[in-house]
Amino acid sequence: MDGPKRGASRAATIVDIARAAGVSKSTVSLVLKDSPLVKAETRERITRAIEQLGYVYNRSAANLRTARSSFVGMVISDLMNPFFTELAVGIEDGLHDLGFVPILANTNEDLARQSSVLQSLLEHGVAGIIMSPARGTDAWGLSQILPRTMPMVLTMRRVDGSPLPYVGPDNRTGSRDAVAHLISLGHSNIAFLGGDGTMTTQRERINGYQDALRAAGLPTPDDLIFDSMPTRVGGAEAILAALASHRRPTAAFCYNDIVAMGATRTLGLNGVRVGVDFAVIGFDDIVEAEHNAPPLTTVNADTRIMGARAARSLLGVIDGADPQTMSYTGKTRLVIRDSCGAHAPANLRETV
Amino acid sequence: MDGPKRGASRAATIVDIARAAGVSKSTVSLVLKDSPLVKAETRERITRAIEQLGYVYNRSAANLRTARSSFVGMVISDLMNPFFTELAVGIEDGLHDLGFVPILANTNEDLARQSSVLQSLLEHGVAGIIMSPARGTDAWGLSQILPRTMPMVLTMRRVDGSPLPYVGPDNRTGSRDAVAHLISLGHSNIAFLGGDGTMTTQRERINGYQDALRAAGLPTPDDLIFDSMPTRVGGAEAILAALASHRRPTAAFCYNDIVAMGATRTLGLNGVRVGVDFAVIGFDDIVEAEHNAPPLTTVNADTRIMGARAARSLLGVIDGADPQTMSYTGKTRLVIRDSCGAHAPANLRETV
DNA sequence: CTGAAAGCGCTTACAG
DNA sequence: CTGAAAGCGCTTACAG
Repeated sequence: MDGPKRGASRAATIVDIARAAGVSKSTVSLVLKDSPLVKAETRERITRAIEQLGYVYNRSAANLRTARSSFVGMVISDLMNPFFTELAVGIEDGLHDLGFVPILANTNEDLARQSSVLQSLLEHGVAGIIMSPARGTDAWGLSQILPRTMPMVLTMRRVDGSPLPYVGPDNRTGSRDAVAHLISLGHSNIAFLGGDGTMTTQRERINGYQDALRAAGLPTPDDLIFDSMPTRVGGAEAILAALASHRRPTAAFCYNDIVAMGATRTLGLNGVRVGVDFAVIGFDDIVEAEHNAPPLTTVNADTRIMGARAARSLLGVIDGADPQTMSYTGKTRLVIRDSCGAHAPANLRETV
Repeated sequence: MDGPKRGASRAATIVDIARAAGVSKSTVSLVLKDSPLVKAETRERITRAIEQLGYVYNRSAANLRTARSSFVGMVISDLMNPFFTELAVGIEDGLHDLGFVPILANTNEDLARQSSVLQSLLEHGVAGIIMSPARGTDAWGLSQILPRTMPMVLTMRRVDGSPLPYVGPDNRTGSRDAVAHLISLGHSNIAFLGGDGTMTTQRERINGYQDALRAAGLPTPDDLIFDSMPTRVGGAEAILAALASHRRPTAAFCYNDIVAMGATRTLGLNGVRVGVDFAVIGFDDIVEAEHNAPPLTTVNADTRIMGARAARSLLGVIDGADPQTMSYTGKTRLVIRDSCGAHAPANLRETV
């Protein structure tokens, strides 16, 4: 034989199997779900018929009947960002292990698109939704689209005022540790680069940045914060602004690795030796970070595991757990490589 | 009001709407599909009921009835590779525009996982499948899993002996152009780095590489081909092997950009100035390529557009077009940046 | 212009 | 251990 359902005009259904095996479709349904009720010999006959007819189970029909669904919506704000790619891979993996199947939607930071895919996900009967909200998502708008009963978890970005469970890293502590490290290296004039105030994540990371500064008795002037798009280009622009500013920082803690990579490249292009003349730290530890020139010191947030974690939280609320208890904040750890200058000879560092 | 289906114990259905509007469910169904048959006043009443009850259309039920599906399987061999991420984004976008919704499966080059997700996709009733096959996929195995009637298109990688339509770039011509460029720069001792013979794509790219060599009257020794994993690490290993070999090439054409980036980094670490002492060209033009140090000369294949193109091809075969006619080979173009040395001063290039 | 009826492919009590 | 019946939420001829 060379493949299922050869030449058949239409796909075999449970009743075709029943007829072929000389039983009722109820019995076929039982063997499909491995019920111990059916006699071995009958089961055998049915299994053979299934093989022979190349039967494939219609899960949608079953779902309709049982009012269950094995679909989960996975709404990603910017899949092209390696950070979110890794998150998506983690979610897909976690969902797969839990017997769910992800419907992917890349909103590309577009709120209109986000609304439309959310609506589409509802119509397609997903059991729940995992979403990294697009920039500017607001709690009220979300509640307008989604039935209150729709299980949902937010990941990597919070939505102000939303009661939905959130899974993500401890941005504040991670940032504090990174900036404390910069301070321990002798820096006191440290810029924050990238993102903008509409992103809850930026606010959290800035809080951590200021925590470290204050803990060291250093000032926290607002004009050391340089907003930008959270992209390579944004990083380039932000570092240029920082360099041109009257404060002339000697180090920068960046909103994320992409921004840090844009900044290090621009620094290099301008003859500034990153890790020697200037220190840079990123956030996320995307796979590219260690291949950056120079390799990037950054805050690892176990993005992939976090994705799988989000899948498990969603499953929890699908199974009726109190959403309030399904939030999860992941630990972070600073990964020291070359861009912060910790490995540079002390005499060189003196010149900073 | 603050959101659909507030407090409702179960979701409203078409019959709830019918009851609320005082019509039959047939009529409700008609307005749902914008039929011109129903009287304006009736439609109005029904629309209002839909609003009020926060009704959401159950597309799965409709699909069951009409034997149609708006799901498409998107099976990706390695989502973490930026090249495939870009492909996935293109596919998702194309599918979205065509009214389909992608179910994502990342096989991670694992054949067992690929078989299992393919089976799962069937059970979930997808209308078709777009797949970049995992390494080692064979035509016969595929035909065992998939009904002959399942619409499917292969993308970016062919499967030997499979009659399925294929959408991807013109690997051979793209490679020929790249290597011809290296030759025009004065190189005659050019290595091919990365991939292995189980990948149809590698064979195609090697063919193009040899085409260019032959066209210039140059030899095409097999020991200038250095197989490796198609990853950064693979690129590092391959370039080391090339450098250690008795042929000592002065330039390398790489299987893809990731390999090229691994190679350029290793070269740099060993004090070889890429674009000056040694020329490197990649393939794919992933977004990171232009941010590489030095910026990578590479073959652009319009990956994103190719993804959207694959979506359209799939829709063609779903709509009954002859699969034979749905293949598509995309044009490529060489993007010259710094890693090939074309921009290096001629006197420096002399030293190669 | 609108309604009654049948049916898509399953599952699930309920009988026997 | 197995079968008959009802029903999940829709659509689609077919009447009227």
